[in-house]
Amino acid sequence: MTTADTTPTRDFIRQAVADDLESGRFKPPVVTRFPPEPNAYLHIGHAKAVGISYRIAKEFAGQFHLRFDDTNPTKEEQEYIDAIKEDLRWLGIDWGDHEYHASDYFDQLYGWAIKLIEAGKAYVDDQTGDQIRGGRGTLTSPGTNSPFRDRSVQENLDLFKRMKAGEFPNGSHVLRAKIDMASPNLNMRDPVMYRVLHETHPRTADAWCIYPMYDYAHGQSDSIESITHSLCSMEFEDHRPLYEWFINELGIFPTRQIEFARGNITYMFTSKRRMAELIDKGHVTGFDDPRMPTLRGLRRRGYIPASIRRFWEEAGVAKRENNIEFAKLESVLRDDLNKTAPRRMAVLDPLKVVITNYPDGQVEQMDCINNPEDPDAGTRKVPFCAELYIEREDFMEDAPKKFFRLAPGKEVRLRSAYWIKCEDVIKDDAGNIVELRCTYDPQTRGGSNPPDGRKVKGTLHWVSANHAVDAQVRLYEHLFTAEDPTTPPKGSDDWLDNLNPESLKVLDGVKLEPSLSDAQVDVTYQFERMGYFCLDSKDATADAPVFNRTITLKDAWAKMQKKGG
RNA sequence: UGGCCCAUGGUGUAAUUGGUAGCACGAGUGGUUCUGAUCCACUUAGUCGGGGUUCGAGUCCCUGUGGGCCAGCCA
Repeated sequence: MTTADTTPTRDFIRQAVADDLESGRFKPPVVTRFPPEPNAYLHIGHAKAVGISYRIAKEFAGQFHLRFDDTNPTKEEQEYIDAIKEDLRWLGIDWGDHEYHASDYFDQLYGWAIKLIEAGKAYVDDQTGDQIRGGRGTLTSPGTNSPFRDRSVQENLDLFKRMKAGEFPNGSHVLRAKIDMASPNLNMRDPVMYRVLHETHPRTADAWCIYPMYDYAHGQSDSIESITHSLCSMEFEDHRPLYEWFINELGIFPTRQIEFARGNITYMFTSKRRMAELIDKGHVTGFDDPRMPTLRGLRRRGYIPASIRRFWEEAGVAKRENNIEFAKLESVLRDDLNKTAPRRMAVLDPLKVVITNYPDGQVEQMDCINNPEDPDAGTRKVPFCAELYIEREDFMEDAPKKFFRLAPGKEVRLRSAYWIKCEDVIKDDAGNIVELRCTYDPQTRGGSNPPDGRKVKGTLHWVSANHAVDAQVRLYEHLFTAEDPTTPPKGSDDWLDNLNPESLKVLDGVKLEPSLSDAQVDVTYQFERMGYFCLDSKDATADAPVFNRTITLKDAWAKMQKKGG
């Protein structure tokens, strides 16, 4: 479909996978996985991570697994498991029947822990959290051994079994790997493997009261599933030695972990904590607010999944810190939408136009092209009569020479309809323009050029006043005015001072062409000359349609005006 | 007085693994157009500094500088 689809670039990960196949380090199939923790909604950053693993599995004719990393029941809920699956399906990710849960492996993990205890590689520590922290040392100084480090295997076995049996309260005991308290890598300073958590788990309910830590669960889960390449973000680089330590000590399938940099995007953020703050303080309506960086938010906003996928594919993968311009996302979105979005006409800020020489009471059904980029999209009928609405900004009383739209005495084309000429401007007592009187040229039906060779520069969209459907339209812009929203502006210590007060503008009394009353959720339309819009999946009703602006069209005229001052 | 990772136009990312620095976005100019959209053409601008190895270095080595990550019983 796109260049990126047919000729994937050989980034360092794909290169490594190819090398591993060639060297025989791994036999096919290549197996990858996406391991979300079910404690939050997926956001655009997750789309990068899934995309990488998913596509690599596809490109190497391998397998892709979805695995929920559900090892901490204090934070995880079934609601998120369901939401994550829904969002992934929307994104176009198909994991077949390869859905797994770290909790599926609790028995196996427990067995391996016993094995490590028996091998003298793990011990039960009775210290408090503070004591353990204190013993860990600092970045620049080594830690000290726990006083419980040299317990006998028998005693460790007994204690660990009693931990599992529920004899101890939360925080009283942990199982630790016996590695090296002086390691320069803090992850190797006797990391905690299990903690006591008397908590109901969304899947295992009350079967367990001890739960494995990420470091003890992740590598082994990968190994159990024969994941060949476990792709994760850079912050896990320091964990790789520990990941490999467990795999080596256990002598199990040696998954290779490879780290890549997360993708940052200007004007966006992905922290769950910050999302919650925005919701709590009422700056957005929820995790699915169309301004949110969540997949649900983007979906409700009208983003299409193909664009999100392609955006990340074109952005590429590397290990360095990055900050991708939001404009890149917009460019991909616009490109996809331009090719696929059905065109419609809607007048956001209506100005009444009366065509004085058009037969009274006559209605014509004009043929309008649904998508000039796609002949198969066909045409539709749009009613035309003597009373219309045009966009208020498409008329100027004192128009500069570069203004191609309507002005007193000037002629323009109404898209797919007729050419009209402005003959008169009607104002109210306050001097506001309330109506335009125009004449039309019957020889320009369908918008075609008249036989006399007259030229016209502007083409306007319009809606029949007698047939229009009223709607609310929500205009969205960046939620933040700063490229890096999380850094407070100068002189402030609150990142919320970066909020864009204009991120949402609500327009009521918008006039839609009648066909839009059949608008479908999850279809993004182009309102010609105005941008891309979609029906709001939450607030729209049959009687009161609500549309969200996904993104504007590029606007050379606005740019020119801005430059001209 | 730690460890690990990273450094290519404004942004993101390539470079046949030591052999012509390319692509995309952005920005700019012109053309086309029944969307001031799309499309087309052209222009713009880069290997962090200093050494070294080599016939040849973005690529290898040393060093400096800059940036990121790590001290949860989170993932």
